[in-house]
Amino acid sequence: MPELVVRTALAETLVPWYRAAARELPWRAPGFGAWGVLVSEFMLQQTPVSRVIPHLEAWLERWPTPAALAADAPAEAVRQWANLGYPRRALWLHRAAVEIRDRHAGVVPRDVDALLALTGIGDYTARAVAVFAYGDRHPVVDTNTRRVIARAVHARAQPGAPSRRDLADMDGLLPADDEAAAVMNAATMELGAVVCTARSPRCGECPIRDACAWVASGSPATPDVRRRQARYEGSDRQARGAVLRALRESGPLPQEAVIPDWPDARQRDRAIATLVSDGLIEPEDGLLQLPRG
DNA sequence: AAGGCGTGGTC
DNA sequence: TGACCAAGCCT
Repeated sequence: MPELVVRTALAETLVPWYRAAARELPWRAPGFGAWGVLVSEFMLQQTPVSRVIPHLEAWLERWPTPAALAADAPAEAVRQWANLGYPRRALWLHRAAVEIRDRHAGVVPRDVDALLALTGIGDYTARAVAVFAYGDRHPVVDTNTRRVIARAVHARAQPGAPSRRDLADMDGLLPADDEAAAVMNAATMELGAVVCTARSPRCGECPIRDACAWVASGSPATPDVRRRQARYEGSDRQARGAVLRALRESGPLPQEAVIPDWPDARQRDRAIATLVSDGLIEPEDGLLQLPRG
């Protein structure tokens, strides 16, 4: 029963390791606040910790509350987002701030279903906020957690395709106590981030190595179902990124003056059209600009 | 439900 | 060098 072995190891070995070795990250500071946690989780969606930290601090200095962000135009959020990537997260974070102001009196909700109803918040982010900001007991499952469970419990080198089963897996590993469960969620993510990594896991430094089903079975290669990322060079995504960068840095521009030297004019026009459709840019008096809201 | 969606660092 | 990877979400 690898689950019981792993559960015991998480409680007795992983959590003490985490208490001693956890990185000091801004959102782990006592009293960081639910808004700060929520903003950090938006930024951390597919973006590394090291790139997020400076942007997070600037963001919270400018907009210390959801209402402060909601009072500005979405254009300001997209511009402040700068080069963090996936700029629709900036748009969605702004929308979520408006929804928090209008539906929750400006207070980040604590209830998972209320969080899930906010724009840009899914299974991971909703539970991360409920657990790390409010201390409630929920399974928090991100890519790190999925990898740790795949190896330690299921003896696989890599996780399978994401599924609701992941939440049940993690829930079964958590202790009953709210506070202890929150720490275990964080510790599991930390282990996946710094030890049980995707490419070269540091099994020699792993606090739960003795309980790991994958190590016990000889660390075999197993079927890999991960999605391959499409090539970026020459892609529509690259064109969209170039368009948005130009509008962020040079203000409103005529369509023909946005990335005028782009090698593929049809791709440029397609990028502009999909950005408009996504609400990331808008045409106004013959000029393209960031959304004024 | 499979694919689209940025950007930069690493090996 | 190019492919992989990074605290996902939406349609």
